[in-house]
This record gives sequence, structure tokens and C-alpha cells, in this order.
Amino acid sequence: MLAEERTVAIQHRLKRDGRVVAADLAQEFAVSEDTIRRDLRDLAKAGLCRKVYGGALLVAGPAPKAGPIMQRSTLAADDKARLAVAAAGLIAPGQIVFLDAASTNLAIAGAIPRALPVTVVTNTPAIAVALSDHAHARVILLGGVFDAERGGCFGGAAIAALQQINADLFFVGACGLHGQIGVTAFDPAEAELKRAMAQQSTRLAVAATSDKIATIAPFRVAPADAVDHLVILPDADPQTVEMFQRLGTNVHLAGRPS
Amino acid sequence: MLAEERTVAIQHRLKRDGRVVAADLAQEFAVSEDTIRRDLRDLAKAGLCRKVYGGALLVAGPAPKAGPIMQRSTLAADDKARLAVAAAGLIAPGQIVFLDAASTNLAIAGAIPRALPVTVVTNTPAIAVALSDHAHARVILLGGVFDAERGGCFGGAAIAALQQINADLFFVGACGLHGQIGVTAFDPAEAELKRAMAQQSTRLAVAATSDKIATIAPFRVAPADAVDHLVILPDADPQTVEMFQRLGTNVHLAGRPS
DNA sequence: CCGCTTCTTGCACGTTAATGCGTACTATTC
DNA sequence: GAATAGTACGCATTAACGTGCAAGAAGCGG
Repeated sequence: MLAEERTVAIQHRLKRDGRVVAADLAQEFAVSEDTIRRDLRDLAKAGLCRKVYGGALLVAGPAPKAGPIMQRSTLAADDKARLAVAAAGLIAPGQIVFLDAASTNLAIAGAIPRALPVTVVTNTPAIAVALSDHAHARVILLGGVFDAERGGCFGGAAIAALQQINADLFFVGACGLHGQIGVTAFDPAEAELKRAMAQQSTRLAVAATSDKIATIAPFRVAPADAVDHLVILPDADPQTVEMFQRLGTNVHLAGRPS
Repeated sequence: MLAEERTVAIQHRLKRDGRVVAADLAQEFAVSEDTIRRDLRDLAKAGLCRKVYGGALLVAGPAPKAGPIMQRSTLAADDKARLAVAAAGLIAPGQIVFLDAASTNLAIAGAIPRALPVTVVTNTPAIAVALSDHAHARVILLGGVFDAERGGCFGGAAIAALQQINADLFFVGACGLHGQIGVTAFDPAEAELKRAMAQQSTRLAVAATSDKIATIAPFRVAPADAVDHLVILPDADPQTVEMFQRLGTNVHLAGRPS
């Protein structure tokens, strides 16, 4: 692994979780803690994080003053943006990602790092527009009759088109998320498309704002144990979170910069 | 293996993985690491990657300069808006309208009266987004691989989908418009889609800003006598306009409001 | 066909970056 | 105020780097 690559990964991690632990990083990247500390020290010197005893935290304040151009700062302004940055951190280079119609998914698209090569398959024109200026993002748009209410295309054509694609990761825009019932949606057509996407994807991720958690919508999309990754905010219902953890879901807490 | 061939392969790999390791490349292409380093150095000098210790990383996109469509559409905002209003006036209630990818067409979509019931078929996600809040506009989106440069989808899937539809009116986004040559486009894929749309539409309309008039782009879309309606600004080249009038085209002059 | 140039490649060299370890220091905890 | 965990510093080692140079291949003119 390249050194620079590692520091990028650490920044990614920082944005995703809001904090990093030196010892964990050392084990994960198979380097000594010294090296990690050096990385963190450099990042802190560049104003990209705040070094603390045992690790580092996401810098809270305004944009780092040093950066002249400072690429679009994905500094998480509000909850949804933080969630989106954390969720985007799950995407590995070169992966194929499904993003269905949801405001959270639009935020995730906006949080994809500009240097990350990725193929995004979506039924949401707004996501395609949001990714127009990502030089390394390829976008495949699922067409059909556009549902202005939900902001996406849900026809049979969209489903038929996506069934030709095998994705690595599907961020399902959840209308409801419950520890026993699983992922649910408000609309039958929406639910059908989500189910099709889930079937064509290796992994399933849910990035849920706290108001969605522990709620149930009428139409089932996927059972709780099908959720591979769950990205949540600190104030998410702990009981639901625990339930998912017991099912083997990887839970990611979108960090709050203090 | 030729040198240039190798550098192309390296770029390919960069784009795919977001990073390359010099040692791996050296082994894969059976050359010394020195040679790989030289390649990477040249690529970096050309701005195609970022050289780091041990390899190279994909460079982040150059600038967040908003989508190309947006950029173009802000140029002559007033003129374009007047043109769009006049063009939108050609749409009768209940009609089915093709709008392909063009900044003028985006403006036309925005100029469609909210009370007008219409079905818009487009390959441009930005148009779908613009029409989201039109309660009486039904939008059918043509999907496929999204071309960020042009802001639309141009694949065979888009053409196949639109060929199932018979429209009343097609606003062709013209890259060039000439009294003898007719409508032309800059891109072959773009031209092919435009031709397919023209074939599926009863009438063909061109709303052209004055800089497009009396110019020719490389790829032919439709002959001049196929244009049923021409919407222009007052300062359009009078010779070209007259030529179209002689061919039976209805010429509409976008009124100057003030 | 022969010399010439140009380009690419690999190798040898000294230089620099990155890492891990030992040691001494400092923060945190109880 | 120890005990513990984390940190800073210096140093040695390794890997990667840049440069200069020479060998070989391809192109060119005579």
C-alpha cells in the first residue's frame, strides 16, 4: 500500500466516522503506530484533523485556512451531509453502485470524492446532474416514466435495465427501517425497484437519518438481516442499532465534529 | 509491447483502480521500474495523475465549474429566456414533445407554462429535474450511459426507447443551423439520437440563438426543408431566415419584452 | 549499405523518503 | 503520585527516486 494512499484512506475514515484511533489504523494498514502518528501529525499540520491523545478527531471549525483551492470541502455541515460523507466512505475505487431515488442518496452522490473512480447506476436524474462534474464517475441512468413526486423513474423499463447490471453496493433509500421488519417503502412501485436493485447487488447499505429508524412503511423491501452496512447518526435509536449489530450488520456512526 | 501502448494501459488502470503501484506495473509489463517511473512522471506532467512515492494516484477533477450545460446556459440568459418562451408557445395542450440535450431545450422546459398538460420525452436529466414541479407535465426519461460533457444519455438504449414513441413536436438542439445544409451536430452519437427523434416526430422545431445560425457542424441531423418551425431572435442572420421562409418553415420571432 | 541521429530502455550511482525500533518524555487514570 | 498508555525524537534500514550513461532499435540521408 502506498503511503499517500494510506493518508487518503485515513482522511476518508475521519470523514466517515469523525474520529480515528491510532492503534486501530496501525493494525488495519499493517504498519506501526509510529507511522500512523506521523500521518496524523501531518494531517493535523495541514489542518485536516485535530490530533488528540490516542488518535485524531475531525476538525470542527471553518475550512482550513491554509488551503488555497481546497477542493470542495465535504465538511459535514448538517446531519444529512455528515451521513452522506460517512456513507460515501463505503465505496471502494472502481465499484458499481446503485443509488435509487432518495434525498439521502442525492447527498451521498454529492459526497463522492472527486478522485474516486466509480460507476453509479441510478433512476434519479438529479443524481446524474449532481455527478456531471465528477470526471471519474460514470453514470448510468435508468429511464422510463418520471415520477416527479419521488424524483425518479420506476417503470418496468428501469427494472429491466438494471437487471442487466450486477452492482457491488446498493444504497437503499429507506422510507422505514426497523430492527425486525427490515427496510420498507411507502410506494409499491418504489419497493419493487428497490427489491430488484437489492437482488442485483452484492451488498446492501442503508444510510438512515434518525427519523427513519424504528419506523415501518407499508411495503417491504428487504429483511433486516440482508442489510450489510448501516450508516447512522449519533442520536439513532440504540435499541434498533443493537438489533442490527446482532444480525451482523456493520454499523457506521457518522461522526460529529465537536 | 509499444511504449505508448503501455502508457495507455497505465492510464486505463489508473482510471479503473484510482491508483497504481510502480513495482506491480513493472512486473506486469515486464519492464524495469525505471521505465514505469518515467511513464508516470510524464503522465503526471500532463496532469493525468499525481505521482507519489511508490506509484501514482488519480488526480481529482480539475474544477467544480458547474455542469457544461449550466455554464453555457448562463451566457446569454436574457436572449435564451425570450427564445425559450417563444418556443414553448408552440406546444399545444396534451402534446408529446421531444427535447434532446441542449441548453436551449433546458430553457424551453423551464418556460413551459405550469398549467399546460404536456408529455416531455427527453434524454436529459436536467430537464426532468426542471419539470419536477410541473404538476401537469409528464416526463419520460430516456436512460443509458450518461454523457456528462453533453448532459444527456446517448446510448442505443435511449434510441430504442424513443422509437416506441410517436411525438407531435421535436425541439432539436442545434449545434449548427444553415439555410442549405440544415441542422447539424458536433457529435456523431448526438446526431444519431437527433435523427431518430426527428423520424419519430410529426413536426420539427428549431429554437436557435443567433450564434448558431448560418453555421455548420460536422454531423448532419436533418435537411433544411424538414424544419417546420424556426424560433429566432431579432438579430438572426436575415439571409438564412429568408431561405427557411422560402422552404415553407414557420418563422417565429422571439419578442423583445422591453 | 553505411554512418548518423533519435528514442527507448536498463543499469549504476548517489540521494531522498518512509518505516520501525529504542529511548526518553508526557498525558491520563486511578 | 505511581501505573499505564500514548508521544516525540534520533537513528538505522530499506525501498524508491533522479540522474547520467551506455546499449540497442528504429528512422533518415547519403
